[in-house]
This record gives sequence, C-alpha cells and structure tokens, in this order.
Amino acid sequence: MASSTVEDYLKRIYLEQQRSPDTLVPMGRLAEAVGVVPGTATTMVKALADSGLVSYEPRGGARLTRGGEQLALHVLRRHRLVELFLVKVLGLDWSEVHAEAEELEHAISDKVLERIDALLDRPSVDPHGDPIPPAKGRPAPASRRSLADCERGESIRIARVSDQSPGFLQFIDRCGLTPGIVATVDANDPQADSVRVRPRGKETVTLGAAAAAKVLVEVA
Amino acid sequence: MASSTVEDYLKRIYLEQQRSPDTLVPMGRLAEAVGVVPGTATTMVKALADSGLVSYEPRGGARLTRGGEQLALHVLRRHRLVELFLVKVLGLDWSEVHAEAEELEHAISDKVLERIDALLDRPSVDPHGDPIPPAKGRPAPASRRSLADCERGESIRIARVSDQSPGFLQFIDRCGLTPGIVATVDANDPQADSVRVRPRGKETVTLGAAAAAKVLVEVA
DNA sequence: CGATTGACTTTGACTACTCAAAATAGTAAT
DNA sequence: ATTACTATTTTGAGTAGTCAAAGTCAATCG
Ligand SMILES: [Mn+2]
Ligand SMILES: [Mn+2]
Ligand SMILES: [Mn+2]
Ligand SMILES: [Mn+2]
Repeated sequence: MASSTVEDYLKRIYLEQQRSPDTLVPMGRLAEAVGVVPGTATTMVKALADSGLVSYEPRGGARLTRGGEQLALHVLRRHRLVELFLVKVLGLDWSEVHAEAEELEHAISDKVLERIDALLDRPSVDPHGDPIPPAKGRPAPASRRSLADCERGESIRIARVSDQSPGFLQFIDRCGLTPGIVATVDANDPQADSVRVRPRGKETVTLGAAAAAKVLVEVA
Repeated sequence: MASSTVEDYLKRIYLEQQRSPDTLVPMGRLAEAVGVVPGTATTMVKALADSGLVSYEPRGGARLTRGGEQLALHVLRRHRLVELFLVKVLGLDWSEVHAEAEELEHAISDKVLERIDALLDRPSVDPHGDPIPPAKGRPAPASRRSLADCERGESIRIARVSDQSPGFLQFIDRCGLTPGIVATVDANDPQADSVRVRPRGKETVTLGAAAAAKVLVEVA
C-alpha cells in the first residue's frame, strides 16, 4: 500500500508533467508543489525510483513510469470524485472542497469510490471543470486554451479553472465565470495586459492577463 | 493536531474504559486493542501522558484525562456518523462499514461532519446501535444488559451488537436480531450455555452464551 | 578559459512510530 | 522465604518522512 505521502508525490508529479509534457519534472518544482525543501524531494524521488514508480535522472528530474502514472490517476480520480461529491451531496462550496479532498483522497476505499461514482451518475468532470480520470485508462485530455488566448468577439464556454485557491474561486463565482457558462470576449488587449469578457446574462468583467490565464475555455 | 495514531489510541482507551469503568486500562489490553506489542503501547502512553491526554500509572495502566476523553469522543462521533452515512447514503452493508470508518474517521473535517449530521437528521445511534457522541458533552450511557442476562419469557428490544466483525454481523442479520427489533426469550439455560430467542416475525434462533453476550438489549 | 551563480544532492540530525528481546517487578505457588 | 510465572518496562534497532546546511555540478558570463 502506498502511503498518503507517496500518493501526494505521484499526483504532484503527474500534474506537473501535464503542465509541460515531454519534460522531466525538476526537483525544485516538485518540492515547491509538494511543500517540502528540495533535498526532501530528491530523497523521496530516489525512493520512488527504487519502487519503480518513477524514473529519475540526477540533475534532470523525474517522470512517472506506467505504474506510477496509474497510481497517480487513481489518486486523482478519488480526489475529483470526492470534490464533486462534497459539492453535490453535502452542499459544500466549490471553493472549499479542494482542501477537504486533499485528505479524503487517501482514505476512500475502492468500494466507497464506486458507490460515489454511481450516486453521481458517472460524472466526467469535477466542480472546477477538471476531468475525472476513468477507473482504468487515461482521462480525456483537458483544454489547454485560456481566456488570455481568446480573440475579441469570440464566443467561448468556460471549461476549467486551474487555480484551486478559495479566494480566486470565490472571485470567479462572483463574476459568473463558472465552468459550463458561455461567454463572449469583448476585448483582449495585450498592451493593456487584460481581457474583458461577458458571461451570458451577466455583466462584463475585466481580468488581468495572469487571472485570465487561469480560466480555461473551449469553443462554444 | 493529533495524528491518526494518537486518535486511535485515545479511542481505544475510551472504549476499554467503558467496558470496565473505574479501572485503569492495562497496557496489555490496550496493546491488543490497538494491534501493537505491549512495549509500543507503554511508549505511546507515556507520550500521551506528557501531552496531558491520559494519566498513566506504571504497572497500573492508563486513564483518559478530560482533554483526552473529549478528543476520544470526537473521534468516536466521526466514526459512528461516518458508519451511518455509509449505510444510509451510500448503501453499504452494516457488516463492512466499520473497517471503512476506521480510516475515514481521521480524514473528516468538522464542516463535513456537520453536513453529514444534518443530512442524517441528527441521528443518535450508529448502524450497530452504538450511541453517537454529541458534538459536545458525553453520550447517553449505552445498555449494558445482554441477551445472556435475559430470563425466559422476557420481551426485549435488541439495542446494540458489540462485535464489529463482518462475519458475526452477517450472522446476526440472517437471524433477524438487528438493533431495534423486538424479540422474546424462549429459554436461557446456563447449563446448556445457550439462549433461545425469537425475533418478532422470524424463526427462533439459538445462540451460545458467548454470542448472546455480544447482543445488548433493553426493555421492550 | 576560469569564476560566478543557481539548482541540485548529500549529509547529519530529528520526530513519530514500531518490534524483538532482555530486564524488572509484582503475584502466586511451593 | 524462595521460586516461578506473567505482565510490564526498557533498550536497541529499524522504517518513513522531514529540514538545515554543506557540498557538487553545470551552465553562463566575463
Ligand atoms: Mn493529499
Ligand atoms: Mn478540483
Ligand atoms: Mn482509526
Ligand atoms: Mn459502529
């Protein structure tokens, strides 16, 4: 059985790998993501390599093996199903479920997970729009296009919000830019470093480029 | 924050204390209950004593302090609410929820616990008939009288089953002796070391004294 | 080329938890 | 009052995970 520490490392490596595919995840990045000092990450990754869960190149970085990826996806599946469950069944706010799921993802058995999946009617995305990995196999690739990449006049649908911090999620909520919503891009001025967007039926909002980059979209 | 290990020790001490009130819990008993060797329990209990959660008398045993008891009750509340939740909301069998709750009891936040409590409509007993400790204060004292203590002809109600092992619970289920059921005692022969009992609307069943002692009752 | 810099690795130490096995202290029996 | 038995405690060692700080590597820059 993988400890919850190991599960968190694998999940983190997976997510970092998604952000820049075909590259090794450097130890500094991983340490930052997991919340430890770099030396700790090095030590841990060497142990993971010994268990065959990652491959490790000294001074290069780490990459998940097939086995490590499967485990990471299983953790991610638990995390995201739990998040959706907390929102849909227990009525928590989408801004607070990430922290809850961070613990619960390690305590849910396969049996309970299956019940949750059934109760939610086999959902495919979590409250933040992130794809829920299937019980086996890889998840559908998620949108990589953000509001910051949109042209003026485009009509798009909000797909995911890639920042889990409660404050940002609450802000997005107030703007009405939650996943699923259709919106039109009123302006995108690189010089002004900002994007103006109008969610259907709501008022126009202006986001700085950094914020806009955290809101992923798909064609409406 | 108390680790899950600490939480389990405290819970175990509490439960052993319930079984024989006004006595210290000896280290052998505690070690057995927690699933470690006696030396480990001694070490741990000394650490708990240093944190003020238990009082410890060498070669006597341990007892919870007020603080330790509160923590133990909080863990027990989570454990039992989770059990009921798993049965009522996710449809698991009462014979399997104990093992699940053993993990989940350490991962549930106060907020989630409150939602579960509300969703279940502030229940007072878990699927095995054990009282759910209130958010603050002590739980109602549970019945201590067992089927083995009943007289022939008595009409009683099954209150709790004090053995959480799946096999025993499934057996009890088949007999129809689940908590809440009313039954009449057909015979209780100390010589035969067995009790015959007839659950309302079901067939008479015969239990050995040891099994009967694990089925707690109250006046019907 | 050599020096500087910044990321990475190594080392040593610490906390939390555990077991095996030896030492000890009561208790019970001779 | 010894002796024997049993529960408990102590000791020594090991695993998992972590940090601080010192050491190393390699890329970059003068
Ligand atoms: Mn986690
Ligand atoms: Mn999410
Ligand atoms: Mn537990
Ligand atoms: Mn129970």
